[in-house]
Amino acid sequence: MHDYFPNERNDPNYMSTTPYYRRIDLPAGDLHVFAADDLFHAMGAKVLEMANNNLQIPNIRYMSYTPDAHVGVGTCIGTTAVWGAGDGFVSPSIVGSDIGCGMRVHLTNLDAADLRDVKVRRKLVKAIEKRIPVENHARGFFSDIRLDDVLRKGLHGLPNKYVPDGYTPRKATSLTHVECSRFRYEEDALNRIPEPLWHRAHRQLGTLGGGNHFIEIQALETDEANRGIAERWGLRDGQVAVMIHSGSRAWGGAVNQYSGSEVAKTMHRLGLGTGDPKLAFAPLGSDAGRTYTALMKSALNFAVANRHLMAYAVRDAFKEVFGTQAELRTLYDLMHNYAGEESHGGEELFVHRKGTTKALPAGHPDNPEPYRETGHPALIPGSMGTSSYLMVGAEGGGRNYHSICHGAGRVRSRNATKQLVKVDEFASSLRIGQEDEIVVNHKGLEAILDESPQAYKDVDRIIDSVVGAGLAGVVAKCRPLAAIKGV
DNA sequence: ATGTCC
Repeated sequence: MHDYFPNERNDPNYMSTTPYYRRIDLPAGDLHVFAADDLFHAMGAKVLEMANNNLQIPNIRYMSYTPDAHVGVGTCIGTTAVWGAGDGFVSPSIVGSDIGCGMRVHLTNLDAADLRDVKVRRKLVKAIEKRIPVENHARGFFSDIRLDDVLRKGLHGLPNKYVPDGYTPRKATSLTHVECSRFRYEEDALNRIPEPLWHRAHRQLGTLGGGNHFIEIQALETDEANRGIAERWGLRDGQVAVMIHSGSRAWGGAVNQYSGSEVAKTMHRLGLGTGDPKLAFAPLGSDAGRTYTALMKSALNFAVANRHLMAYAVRDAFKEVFGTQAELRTLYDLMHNYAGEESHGGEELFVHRKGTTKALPAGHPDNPEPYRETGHPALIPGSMGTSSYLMVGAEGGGRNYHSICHGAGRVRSRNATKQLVKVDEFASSLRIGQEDEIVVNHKGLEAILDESPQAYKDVDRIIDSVVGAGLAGVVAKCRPLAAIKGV
C-alpha cells in the first residue's frame, strides 16, 4: 500500500474540496473524510489502508470517516458504510465488537450548585456504585426481569415497575423519545446462542462494563447558536444531567462469536474476501447474513434496555441523596455501533455506523415525533475530565447519511497510554484534591489509567470539525462533575 | 469491547 498522505499538489488523486472535507480516490473506491487538515493527517496510513480493504466488499455505495476515526479490528471506529437494501452486505466488522454501544442522557431538576459541595458528589457516586456493580464479573440486581423479553422486545419487554413514567407502547410519554425502543427481527435466530451465555447475559443486566464505558454527572452549558432548540428540549444552563455510556456486554460478544463462524464459512463458500482476513461480511440475503442481522438486533435490544435499567438505578440513587422530589427525565438514548435499514432520498439502504452517531436535522421525517421540529439530540461523549456534547443534525449532514462523530477518538493504545501517562498527571486533569474535583468511584486511578484524557484526541477539536463540515450544531456542552467507571 | 485464557 503506497503512501496516501502525499503532497496535495503532486497527486492528482488527492482532492480537497473544503477545509473540513476531502474525497480520497483509493484503489478500491472513494473514501469521504470529514475532518480538519491536521486531524486528517494525524490519522495515519493504516486508517486509509483499512478503508481500502472495506471498499473491496462488493456493491458498497458509500464509505466515510468522521474526524475521530482511528484503527479498529477490520474496520476503523468512525466509519459510516452504506449498501443498497436489495444487493447489500452486512459486516460484523463494520458494526464492531460492542454491538449497540451507545449513549443515554437524563435531565434532572437539580442545579450544579446543589452538587457544589464535594461531599455531596461523593455521596452520590457511592449511592450509584451501590446500585450499579462495575467490578469484574459484576452481577446486576435485576434478576426478576426475563432476558427473553428484553431480547425480543427491548424496552417494551421490561416490567412496568422499571418504567417510572408509566410508559406503555400505547401511551405516549417521554420514553417515546428513545430511539428504537424495540428492534424487530427473525427471533428463531436466538436459538443459536447456547444456554450458558443466556445465564451470563441475564446476570449482567444493569451492569456498566469497562473500557470507555461510564456514568457521568454533568452540568449543562447551552450554546447560543441553538438556544431555541435547547429550550424546546428542556435544557437550561447549570442544569444537572446524567450521561450513560454502555453497550450489550457479553450478549453482544456471544452474538459475534456464534454468528461470526457462520459468516466466515459463507465467505469461504462464495469465494469472498479482501486484503484483510479479519474483515467479515456476508450478503444480507444469505443465511449467515440474516442470522447475524437478527442476532445483532437482539443485542441492540439488550443494550438499550441495559442503559435504561442503569438509569432506573441512578434515579433511585438521586432520590436517596436529594430526596424523593429528585427527577430524572429521559432526554434520549442513541447508539453508535449498529447497522440497519434506512431510507435516504427515497432509496432503501442498509447503513452501518461503527463509532458514528446518527444526527437528523429539524424536519426530517425519521425523527421521533417529539423531536420532529427540532431534530433529535445526538449524544457525544468526551474523554474523562473533558466535556461531552449534545448536538443536533444540520441540513448539510445529508451528504454523510446524517452521521457524525462518536466522541474524542483514541489517539494511543491502552498499553501505550499506561506506559506514557503518570497517575499524578491523570489526577491533576481531574483536579483531584481540589474543591471542584471530578469525583471518581476509584480510590486509585491506576486501574483506569488507560482512560486518561491523554489517551484521546481533544473532543472540542472533533466537534469543531463536525460543525465546520456543516454536519451538526452544538446545543449544549456537558461539563463533568462526577464519574463512575468500570474496569 | 469482552467473564479480556474455565
